[in-house]
Amino acid sequence: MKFASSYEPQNFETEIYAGWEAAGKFKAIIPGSESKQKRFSIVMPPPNANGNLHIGHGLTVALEDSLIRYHRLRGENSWYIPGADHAGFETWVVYERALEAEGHTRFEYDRNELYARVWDFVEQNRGNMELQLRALGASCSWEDLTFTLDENVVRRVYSTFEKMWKDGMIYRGEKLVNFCTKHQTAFADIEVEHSDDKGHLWDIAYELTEPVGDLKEIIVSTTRPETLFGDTAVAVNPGDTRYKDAIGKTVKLPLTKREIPIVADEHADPEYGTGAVKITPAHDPDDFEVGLRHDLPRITVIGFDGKMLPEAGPDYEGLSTEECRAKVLADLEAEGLLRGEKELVHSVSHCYKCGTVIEPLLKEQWFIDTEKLAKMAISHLENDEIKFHPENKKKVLINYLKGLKDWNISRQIPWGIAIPMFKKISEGDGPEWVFDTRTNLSEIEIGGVKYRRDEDTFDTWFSSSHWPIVCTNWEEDKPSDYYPLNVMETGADILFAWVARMIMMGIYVTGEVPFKDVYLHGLVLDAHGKKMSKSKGNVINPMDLVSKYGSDAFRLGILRGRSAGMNQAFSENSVVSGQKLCNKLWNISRFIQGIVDEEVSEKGYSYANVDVVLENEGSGGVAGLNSDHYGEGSAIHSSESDSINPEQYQYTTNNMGEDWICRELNKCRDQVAQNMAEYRFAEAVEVLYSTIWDKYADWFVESQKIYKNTSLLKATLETILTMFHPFAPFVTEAIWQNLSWTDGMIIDAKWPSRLEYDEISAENFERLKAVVSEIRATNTSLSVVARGKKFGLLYGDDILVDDNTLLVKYLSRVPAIASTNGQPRGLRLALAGHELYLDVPTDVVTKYRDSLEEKILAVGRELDGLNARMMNPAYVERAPAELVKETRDAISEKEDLISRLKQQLEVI
RNA sequence: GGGUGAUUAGCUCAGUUGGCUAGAGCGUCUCGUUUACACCGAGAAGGUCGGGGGUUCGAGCCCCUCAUCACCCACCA
Repeated sequence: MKFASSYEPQNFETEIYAGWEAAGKFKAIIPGSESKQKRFSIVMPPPNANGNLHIGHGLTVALEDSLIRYHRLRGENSWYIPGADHAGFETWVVYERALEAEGHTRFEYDRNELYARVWDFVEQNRGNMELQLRALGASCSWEDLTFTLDENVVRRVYSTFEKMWKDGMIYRGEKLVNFCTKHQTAFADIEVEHSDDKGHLWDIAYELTEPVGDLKEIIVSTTRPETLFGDTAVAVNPGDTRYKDAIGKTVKLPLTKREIPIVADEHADPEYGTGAVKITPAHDPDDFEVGLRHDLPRITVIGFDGKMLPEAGPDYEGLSTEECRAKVLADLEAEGLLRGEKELVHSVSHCYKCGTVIEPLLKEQWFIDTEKLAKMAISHLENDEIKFHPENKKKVLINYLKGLKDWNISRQIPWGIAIPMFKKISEGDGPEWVFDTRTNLSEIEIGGVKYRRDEDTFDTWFSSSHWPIVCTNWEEDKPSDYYPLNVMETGADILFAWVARMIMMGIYVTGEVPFKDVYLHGLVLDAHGKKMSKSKGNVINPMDLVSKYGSDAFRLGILRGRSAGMNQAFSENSVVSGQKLCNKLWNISRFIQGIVDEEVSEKGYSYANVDVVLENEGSGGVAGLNSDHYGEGSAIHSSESDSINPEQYQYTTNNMGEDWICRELNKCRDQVAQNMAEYRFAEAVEVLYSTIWDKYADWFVESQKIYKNTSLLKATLETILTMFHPFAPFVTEAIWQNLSWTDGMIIDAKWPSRLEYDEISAENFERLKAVVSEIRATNTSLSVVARGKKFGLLYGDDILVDDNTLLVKYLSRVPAIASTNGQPRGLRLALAGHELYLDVPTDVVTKYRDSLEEKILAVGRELDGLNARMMNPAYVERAPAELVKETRDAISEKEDLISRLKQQLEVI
């Protein structure tokens, strides 16, 4: 036997994975003639090519790989497409830091050079992430790995961009963008982090050019006095009587004496402060809107470097915003125009990477008009073309799409896909901007007119919104058989950023939604339910857990207790529990292999259980016979093929326990299948856990120590290994390859068939279990009064026990078992429908009196509850008849039990 | 301000269309060398299912309400 005697995943996981990969087990068969129903496709949300996997990736792989392996077992053409993300901004930040560490800056190189340098940088680091995916067991088709900067991705992105350009959905606009002055790039609204910061609110007096009645000045409040140089109006609410007559007049802007108008706009809230607000269209998103409504000029006073521009005046030019603010306040104070200061807490935008306060700045950018895209997406969503898990996310998404703003797709980062737009730089006839894919050139010439490429790159979400399209190799003239994907599995946190955009883009490009199901997982929180973050130091590295407990244990652990869309704490205990289950399965398998080996080496020898077989005769109507020959009444079965598994197991069931385990494995199989269909991963694992441990190991394998049935042991073990394989791929494969009678690899096994069994016999075993449990429990509680002693079992008129004495004796661990021969004695067990006694001396029974009384009381309480229910006429009348009958039966059973227990008390 | 979710055992969580005594893992306690497994076996303790109200024969589940926590979106001059 080559089976290692202990379960040590570290010894085989790498080798097992290499075996799968070498044998080409992850490749999908491109169907061609196959129908779409028989395929299953899923893409991996591409991890950062430059980084390491974090715990969220661990969860992603556990979920996706379980799915793909399950569907592979179901006989579907399964394609799990891996990816790697150039992660534009993320990687850029890391690279720029490395550059700075070497004493260089980005400004020393031109864009093309920088791009090439980052490419090399990423190449160097790229292997880590892929090794880690392998360690997690991801059975993805490596040869189909898509990198977000691959030629086909760029080609597809350009083609979509061109289509949008022609459709008039792309425009160049000067808008306020969220600009990080440290990273020198703009962000999308969703990429900006908001936090409540302490700040100040200053009241500043703006003098009216001409007094209006008693009104000589208007006081405005601001948190950003340094922007006043960019003010182009003061707004008041049209309904505000205080300023009614001032509307249309002008005020003198402090420190500059420039005159700006007073406009009426709903934006001004009469309840807030003085009801008047300064308008700075170039530096505030709301003011920008006000500016549009009143056709106000936009004066930019802060530069992209965060320093004041000449527009702020010679005294302030070149100051940082903070310095400028201090000087403005001091100067206003000196002029007596500063009228108040108070502290307040307000929400401030920050760069999610460096925390720098985001400066809203005017910038010419490429925008996508999202109106049409959002509308189409909403209609497909409302048409229920995509099923969401959890369901409520669909509503959340539609809500988001309804309020979607235009999408700024320009980024000022060299690391990314160049925007294929060129601006006219020479005289001649030609449009101001032309679309051209020759982005390797910075200048091109068309019809004698020179154009220069826009230096910006695309927002990564623009390219990754094409993910399902590019990964499945979808083309206009040749749509992919794997598109739309069966499932999109990703984090709920990128529902808006990614999922929404994939849906819009998928529909826009292909006319079809990009996936049929969306499964969104929540965040993996630390053990105390807190978000993991480097600054808190509570980050858990999945690779540490894999090396400590094994990959299977990690996968089982992270799936346990997790449901769609929920942020949930990570508990290492669950990983421990997964490891224990793998260990259990390992040992079950070793034990069964031992029995098989024994049979082979001692051929002809029939396990000395001939006498057992005789004793077992007639139990549950199934005669027990060993495998050499079948007598009448022995049930010969083959597993029933329900079209998945063409091969059938040949086995017989010779006793109740065997029928019972077949029934339980069928149940397990159906429940796992249903849970997988509903994406209830944790419950699928739960069912397998209790089936393998509580049923298979604790009852079936134990009972096989008395009656051995190698054909059934083999069939059931294979069934279990196969069902468990999607969740614990390594250990099931290792066992499979260690077993002497199995061929090939479990990765391409077939989902198990139903096992045939005898229902009455299976039900009898359930009763036997109850008997054995009661014997064990009573003996244990007796040991309190009788110091660790165990008592024998006596059975009276009890067919079930009479027919299975050896099994009952072994399972219940009683030292002896015998018939009462019509002479009851000892302690009667509290089991309705059975006449069983523990052979306990009278003095011990007497000492046990208290426990007995307690038991009577407990049963009495249950009986009271049941009786109360029956006393309610409405219950009898309205509850289903079946339920009422059950209650009635339970009552008579409990009454019977109580009377017997009371009899016993009287005897004492 | 708008939205979403959560609140069940000491901890982390299940509990599907309302229906027998509300479950699991880990932890705790008692006992235990039995043909695999001490990463084990047997048994046990531990819950007024966040509070209140309602619907129903029957509510952890449905409805209303309050409380607490978390997250998302918008806004905050």
